[in-house]
Amino acid sequence: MSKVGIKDIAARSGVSSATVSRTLRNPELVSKDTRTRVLKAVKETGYKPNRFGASLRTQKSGNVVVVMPDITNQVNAGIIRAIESEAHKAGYSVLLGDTQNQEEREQHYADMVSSGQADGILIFTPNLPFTLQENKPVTEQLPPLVNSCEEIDNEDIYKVLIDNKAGGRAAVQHLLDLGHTCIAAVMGPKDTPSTLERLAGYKQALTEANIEINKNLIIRGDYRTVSGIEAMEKLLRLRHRPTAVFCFSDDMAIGAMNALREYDYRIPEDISVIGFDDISYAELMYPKLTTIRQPLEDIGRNCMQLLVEQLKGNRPVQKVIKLPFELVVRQSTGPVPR
Amino acid sequence: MSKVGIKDIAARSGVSSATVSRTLRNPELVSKDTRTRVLKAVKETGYKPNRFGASLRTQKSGNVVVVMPDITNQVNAGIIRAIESEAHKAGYSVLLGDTQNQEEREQHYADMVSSGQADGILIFTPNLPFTLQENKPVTEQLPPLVNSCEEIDNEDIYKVLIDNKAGGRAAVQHLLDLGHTCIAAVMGPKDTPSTLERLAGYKQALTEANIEINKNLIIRGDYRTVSGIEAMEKLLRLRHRPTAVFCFSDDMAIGAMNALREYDYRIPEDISVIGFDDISYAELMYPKLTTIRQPLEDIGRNCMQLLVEQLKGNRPVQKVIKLPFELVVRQSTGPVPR
DNA sequence: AATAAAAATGTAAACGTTTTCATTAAAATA
DNA sequence: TATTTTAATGAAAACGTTTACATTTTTATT
Repeated sequence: MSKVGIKDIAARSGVSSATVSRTLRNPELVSKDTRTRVLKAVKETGYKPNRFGASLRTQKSGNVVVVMPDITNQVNAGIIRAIESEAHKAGYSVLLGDTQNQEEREQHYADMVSSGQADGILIFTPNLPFTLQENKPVTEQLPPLVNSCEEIDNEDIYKVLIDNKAGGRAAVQHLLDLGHTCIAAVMGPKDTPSTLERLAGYKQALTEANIEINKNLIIRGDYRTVSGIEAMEKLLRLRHRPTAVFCFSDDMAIGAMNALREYDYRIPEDISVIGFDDISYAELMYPKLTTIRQPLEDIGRNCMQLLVEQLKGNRPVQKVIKLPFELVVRQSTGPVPR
Repeated sequence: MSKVGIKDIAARSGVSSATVSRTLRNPELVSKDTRTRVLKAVKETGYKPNRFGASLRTQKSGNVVVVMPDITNQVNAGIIRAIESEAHKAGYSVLLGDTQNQEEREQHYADMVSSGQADGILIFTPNLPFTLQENKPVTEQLPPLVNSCEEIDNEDIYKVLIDNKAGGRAAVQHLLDLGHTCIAAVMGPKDTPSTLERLAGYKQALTEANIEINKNLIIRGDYRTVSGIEAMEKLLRLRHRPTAVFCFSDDMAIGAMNALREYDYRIPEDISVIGFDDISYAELMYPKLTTIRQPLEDIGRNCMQLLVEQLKGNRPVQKVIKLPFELVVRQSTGPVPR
């Protein structure tokens, strides 16, 4: 590892450190002659400006931090890719914080902003890892910040969301349209906003169709595959089995389908399954999974764009960007049996 | 955003900034009395030490950067999760660099080490984004670094690998054992070390079984699903269709299976498919995918541990850690037809 | 009670940049 | 040629910490 600093370059090329800095940051301020001389020295030595020195002076890190519960999740992975790409365009690097659902880590990554290690933050969990004082306006107390996917309970922060309630309703409506009346729901993790919203949509659709809500048909999951398997097993034990299952994530839907196959049920002839997300594997399943598509790419892009606006010092008036979901009908749902 | 610095805390609690720093970094050096006083001030103000100030002084960032071609890939995602977890244990934060296969980005993330923004680097691409001088020993010129998955062509750097050649051979041997003799291969991206190794294993197994290599049965892919679909379509057009296909990634195998289903082939009755990786979706497919398992968790953990050793200033003598793969036989492979 | 040893704290330098302001060199104008 | 304007450069301060060293306070030892 080289320990060459700006002064070495300055000495090597016979100029002051100020000129070296200018050559690198604002080349137009430096004569062509010295510029080539300095760049030559830089190239020869492999000099890379120390970020801490620079950042300490400028108070800018050039980083944004993304706080997500789990990167292995295809939904999150899809979003992060768009974020990365957009950040890169804007000249920012992405620090990726996988919290693994631990609050301590969430805090840790938030601290990166407080400590100046990142200039802004994207939060995909429902908690705001900053303490707010009552007497001051929220916007003044927070760093550039955008919240998405799991809505934080605060009206003043920037958000990119889809209408989870309407999405849940659309999923159930699709099943109702196929003639189903005994429709189960496999929820996500307890108390997460997205799950509560989707559940509300589920209930609304049923209520509108004059179907009574049956608690036995509502199972708690955690968005992951195994919980889908377990939920399905529970449902199959019921005296009045559902003819259709709405899983609040594709991963759980995939788990549910595997459970059904395990016990020799046919999909969708015996039981229909609908998911939520439209991850890339959804259409690679057999049968191909019917689902509610979240525009992952759009979500990521909009998040980053909204953050970049704030990083530029602007305060966009529109606090919330709502993106459209889409019902994608494939093969895992069909008419009610008999 | 608070602009409170160490001096403010010092003033607020009636001590010097040195004592504040000690309270935070080495509490045992400070009397209980002042400690509580300082911590109170810290809590009240929400003070977070500025990382740049600290890092500038200590020359340590507490970060490691991970350079990967694509996070959405389940293999990479699985590895990164283990890395994250292990890094956290060792007190490091992970900067995640998704290069999207662009060399420029690779360089960008490598520069984070050169510029001090990260203390070490994990590289999952086959390129070394540092220029080496011939006359000096390699180890002295590189930062703490570990390479994995795609082997860099340099004997002196630390690596965590699996035996891709043996893995490829094992996959084909499994098919041979089932009686197949007409076995296709769907390769990964051109010239990547992992693909070349797996191909060598494929050829070795066939040669050992006295089966001639048939160029028509070797198709180029890129590890992604669509390339698996396309490859399978090409293979199905051949006059002498293969009875088994070895895909160098699970994603391609999944694509291949979808193509087969599209054209009404039965798996494995008509054509067997074997993958490589054992991503979580492999066993959720129908039929469940037979594959060569990479120990993703182990890879990630070992990478980070090897890096942490270097970060501690040690130079482990063992340069290469080889981890075992495992043949996981499921339902997508079966005896040769007829 | 006097001294030595240990603990707690403070002073100030150092880390590597960027940037304001001042200065010098070059070009344009009279 | 003398003067003004512009371009190029340098000197030095500032960013917010940590830590070596010096100093003061407390505790232990004689």
